[in-house]
This record gives sequence, C-alpha cells and structure tokens, in this order.
Amino acid sequence: MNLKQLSRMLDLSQTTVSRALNGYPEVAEETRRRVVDAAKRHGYRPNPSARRLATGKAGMIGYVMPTGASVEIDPHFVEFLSGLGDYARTHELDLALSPSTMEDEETTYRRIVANRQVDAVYISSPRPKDSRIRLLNELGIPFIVHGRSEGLDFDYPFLDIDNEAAFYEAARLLVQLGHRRIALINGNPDQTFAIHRERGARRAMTASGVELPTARIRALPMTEENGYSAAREILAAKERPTAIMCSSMLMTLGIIRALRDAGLSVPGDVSLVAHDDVFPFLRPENFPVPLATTRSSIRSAGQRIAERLAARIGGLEEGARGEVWPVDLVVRGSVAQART
Amino acid sequence: MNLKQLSRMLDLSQTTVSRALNGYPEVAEETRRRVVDAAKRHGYRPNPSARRLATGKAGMIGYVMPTGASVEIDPHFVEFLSGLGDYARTHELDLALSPSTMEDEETTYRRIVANRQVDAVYISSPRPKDSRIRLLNELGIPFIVHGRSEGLDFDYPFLDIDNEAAFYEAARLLVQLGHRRIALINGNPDQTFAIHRERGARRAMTASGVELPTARIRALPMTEENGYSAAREILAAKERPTAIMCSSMLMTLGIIRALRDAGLSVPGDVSLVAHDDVFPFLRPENFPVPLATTRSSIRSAGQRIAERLAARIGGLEEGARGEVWPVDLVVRGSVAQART
DNA sequence: TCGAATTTTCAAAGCGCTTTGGCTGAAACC
DNA sequence: GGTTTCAGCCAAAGCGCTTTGAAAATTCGA
Repeated sequence: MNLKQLSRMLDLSQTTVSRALNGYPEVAEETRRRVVDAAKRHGYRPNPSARRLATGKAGMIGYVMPTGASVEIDPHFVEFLSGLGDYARTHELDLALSPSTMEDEETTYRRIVANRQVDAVYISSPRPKDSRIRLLNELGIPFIVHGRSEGLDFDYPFLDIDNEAAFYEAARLLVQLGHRRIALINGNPDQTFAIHRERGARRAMTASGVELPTARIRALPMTEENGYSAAREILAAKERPTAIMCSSMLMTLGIIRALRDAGLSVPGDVSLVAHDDVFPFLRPENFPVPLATTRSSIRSAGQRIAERLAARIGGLEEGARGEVWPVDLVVRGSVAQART
Repeated sequence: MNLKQLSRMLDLSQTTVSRALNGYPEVAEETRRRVVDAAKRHGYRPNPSARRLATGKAGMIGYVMPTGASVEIDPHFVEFLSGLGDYARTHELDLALSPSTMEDEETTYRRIVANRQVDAVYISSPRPKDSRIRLLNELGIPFIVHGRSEGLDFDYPFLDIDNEAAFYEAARLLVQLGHRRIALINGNPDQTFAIHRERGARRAMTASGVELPTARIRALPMTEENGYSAAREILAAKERPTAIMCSSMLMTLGIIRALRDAGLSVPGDVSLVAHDDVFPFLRPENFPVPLATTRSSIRSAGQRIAERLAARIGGLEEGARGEVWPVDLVVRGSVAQART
C-alpha cells in the first residue's frame, strides 16, 4: 500500500493525503480524520526511503562505532545503547551504527552527514580537544557528546556526569577515615572522564594535605586484567596504600584478585571505592565485600541523550547546552577507618 | 556532487556514468576508467536514499534489539556487534538497530521488512521453536540465526557453535578426573544453547554412569549475581559437588565468590570449567586460579555472520545452510583430580 | 448579492538514483 | 554492397514521497 493507492482509494490527491497524515494545517479536519482512519485501517506506512529522499530527513540517530582487530567496544556501550534504544523505540527512531576504524573516523562522519543518512549523531568517550566535536560542529549536524572534552575553543552540547565531584567526594571520605596513602586506578588517561576523576581526587586530597604521587596512580583501559596488574604494582611499593579508588568495577575485580594474592583484606588492610556505571550483570552489593561506589547509570544517560537528540532534530533544543549530572556516593562495607 | 553533475562534467549520460560505476558490462573500458577516475577525484558517492528508493536495496543489516526497563542487553551482544562491524565496515554495510519490546518484536520485524529498511537480518539468542525464525522465513528476507532453534518443521540458515560437544568434552574431562558429583550452572533455560549444553554434559556423564540430578542444575540469566546464588544453593546440599560446569565467565565470578564464602578452594575442593565467549575485558587466564574453559569467540561469529549475510544479499548464498563451529576445550588450573 | 479573502484541494515538479528500451555507428557476414 | 550484429551510449520512465504554486470551493464583509 503506497500513497498513490491510498489517495486513489480515498478519491483525494496524494498531496492532501500526505498533508493530512503529516499534520499540516491546510486540510479540513474531517478530511484528515477520514485519511488517518483509512491509513490505519489499511496499515499504510510511508516508505522511509522515499520520504528520506524527498525530505532529506533520515529518522535515524547515528553512531560511528570504532572497530578493528585491536579495538574493543566496551560493555559500557551496550548499556548506553540500551538506554538510547529505550527512548528511540517509543519515538520511531532507529539507530544506525557505522563501523569505522580510528583512522577513517573523520571520513565516516563526513560520509554519513553528506549522505543524510542520519539526522543526528552522538559521540562517546570524548578525549581532550576531541577532533570529532570540532568536525561535527563544522558540518552542522545536530549532535550531543556523552561526556565532555577539554581545551576546545567553542561550546557544544553535551551530557556528562560530575566525575570530578564524584571522586572528590570519594577521596574526601577516605581522607576523613584517616587514609593518607590513597591510590587511584583510573581509566584510559586520554579520556576526559579519567582526567576529571583524577582532578577531583587530587583536589580533595590536597585540601587535606594528603599527597597523590604519580607512583600511586595508574591509568589504563578498564579491564579486569589491567586492574590486577595495576594493583600488583601499587601494592608492591614500600609504602603500601591503605585505600584504592578505582574508575571501574571490572578493574576492581582485578584489584581484589591482587589483594587476595597479596594476602590483604578489604577493608581491613585496604579500603576500596570504585565508580559504578550500573551494569545489570555486575553489582557492587555482590562483591566479596560490598563495594562502596560512586554511582551513575549510564543507561539513563543513553535515554536522556536520545531524548535531547530528538529535541534537536525537531528544533526544540538548540545551542551548546551542557548538562552535568550529579553522582551518588554509596558507602558500603569496602571502606573503613584507616589502621593507625 | 551528484550523478547529474558528474555526468554533465564528463559529457556523458547519467545512465552511462551509473553503469560504469556499478560495473555493468555495456560500457567501454576506457569510458569506465574515465568515470571511475573522475568519481574518485571529485569524491562522488551515490546518495544512499536515492539508490535505495530506486533499487529497493538498503545497504543495511538489521537487528531488532530487545529493550525495555527489565530487559538487559548482555555484553555478548557488543562483542558480537564488534565482529559484525568489523566485516560491515569493509563492505559498505551499515547496521540498523531497531529497538523493540518483546511484545512488539513481530511488528517491528514486519515493519523493517515491509519498508525495505534492511536487506538482511540476524537473530540472536534463539529459543526453541523460535517464532521469529518462522516469521522471517515467511517474509522472505535474507536472514541468519546466530545459534539454533529446535522443534521447527523447516530448515533455516544459522551459525552456531557446538555447545553440546563442548559440554560433552568438558564433562568427560571431569568424569575422567574422577568427579562423580558434577553440577551445572547454565544460562537461561529457554535459550537453545543452554539446552544443548545440558544435553552434552548429561550425555558424557550418563555414558560413564554418572548422574546429573536436577538438584545439581541451575539455569538462569548469566549474571555474576545469579552465579553466586546458584552456587550457594548447590554447595549447600549434603552431597556437595566436587566440580561445577558453568555457561558463563561472568557467572563464574559469582561462583568463585560463593566458593570463597564457603571456605572452599579451587581446584582442591571444587573443580571449575566454564564457557568462554572471549571477552577482551575478562580473561580466564586471569582468574584467581586460571580457569579451564570451553572457548569460542563470539566476535568471530559476528564477522562470519556479516560475511554470510552479505553473501545472501548478493545472491551468493542460498538455502538453509547451517554452520556449526567446534569449540576448544582449554584445560587450566581450575580443574584437578577429584579427591578420593 | 458580489467580489474579496480564506480554506481546501490538486497537478506537477522535484529528490538522486537505476533501469528499460531504443538509437547509432562500426564491424561482421554473405 | 547490402544486411546483420553488436558494442556503446542515451533519453526517459520510474521508485514513493514532499512541497510548490495554482485552482476550486467556501466563507465573509459590505
């Protein structure tokens, strides 16, 4: 069933039918009802390719997905996607993933924009001075950054959590509990969130005269394995830390393994705080010792970004609006008073 | 730059240019060279919407993504997607994810097929008598199932790993090591893979006169939490198992936690074998005790499925071809001789 | 009641591509 | 030399929708 058939059936022109269906004002209410009704009854759905060709609108949200042998999409992505999908589903939006190697990223963005394949784009895991943001800004397609960049000389729309405050609070808690040797096992240092977290931790510690030497910092991709090896190294130091802050629960699994290897207990010997992105398959309450966390649902972020993207597509949101979500600090059994 | 402009520039008709670019034979070799050359030089790329409208081909692989508050996309999906993307990227294919609730699934499939939004579709996590397979079969769109269904009265194309053999081998190993009380902590029982795994394990055990009572079986969504609680229950039995087979490494993390709670050692008290889908962020070698696994890369499966889907779109593959991959059994420190 | 203003509807022109069917000129055949 | 054949090219007709510009129908004001 296409427009032509439907309009013939109703004895109306394609124009009128199209307008009736798309809510244009210049069509009599009664006619509209007739049309809408018939469309529903016959299950008419406009062909999206045709519509796209005619309007230039794609009805899709795009994401350029880094791939390649060595690149791994991390589990955060699924959770995020899940949230994005939640919203998209109820708003007739689909997602287009365009796989691309790191090197072809720019080309890929240019392509999907030039081809009008998507109406809006989101960017994840931004780095400082992220070139993708500049590019999209120039290309003039609606976009939102999940996270933030730094050092860009213009503003852009983003949604981020307050990583700095989160780790500030976490560090402050540890300091208040008397910890003086606190380590930080962070995510990849070329990502802005990792920078912010370190900044927050450092600020809290410095404020109390506690040092955060580089020897007690590790910044690596967030895998169990890296958590383990980072913890091994840090625990091997003469001045062993009495608390560890970590950017990822997956890494924390590795840290716990290292602690066990070293015969150290949580929180007896070492207190632990980690950031929790709220994975349904890995809960801080269920750690050997319930894990204290800074918590923020990455899934909700996905929903919200989809919502804002939709608003942008519809012209309801404009400008470089930044949104920063607070992060909860949830204290659980993995933190305790420092041994004196 | 569009076809019209390009053809005018070359002083050729759109027809010829289009044909030259698409490799049709009725164009002189020299002309083709000229055209291809100019296209590259001016960065001409056919507008996909227009092409889609004209050909009915979408250049996209579709996936109906289950979403909803309670539904969680599991991390397997990302790994798979990663593989799919790997292939798609190099073949000008994009992925279209259509989020859908479980109830709307059928409608969504119908929609994307009717609209020609995608050229092919893949289905994951098939259940026995999976209605999606029947539907796609009727709709006549190319598709491939990742995994297998059971009890369908027709054949269909799929790619699966040999779950039954994998767990057969694993169980056989445990039996050979003298284990007589072996537990199975499996994935969701309405998924075919879980059924196959149980079948394999049971077959190996029965062959050696070892029982697998339901009391020693748990089948749940594969989260750390479920692994933990399943293990707790099973370990609480009077006749405690001396070995546990598990369908997921994430669950195995929970099992290990439960073992530790119970003061049991691996492999001293309990041997452990798990299935490994090869997540980059969680490696069996890095478990407290290196974990013996049945291993099969879910990412490679993604690549292969994309490849086969592309072949189907191009008419190079047809019929109900099923492909079953063997699974490696990798013995590591988590299995040992049963205590006598 | 008549012309103007306003609604409501329509025919037709795109959007950028593929593809059908036909045309042209040169090579091949008898 | 005249007729076929065929390679190589083209004009034009879609694909199914939106949107422009104009016409028809209706309402309104005086």
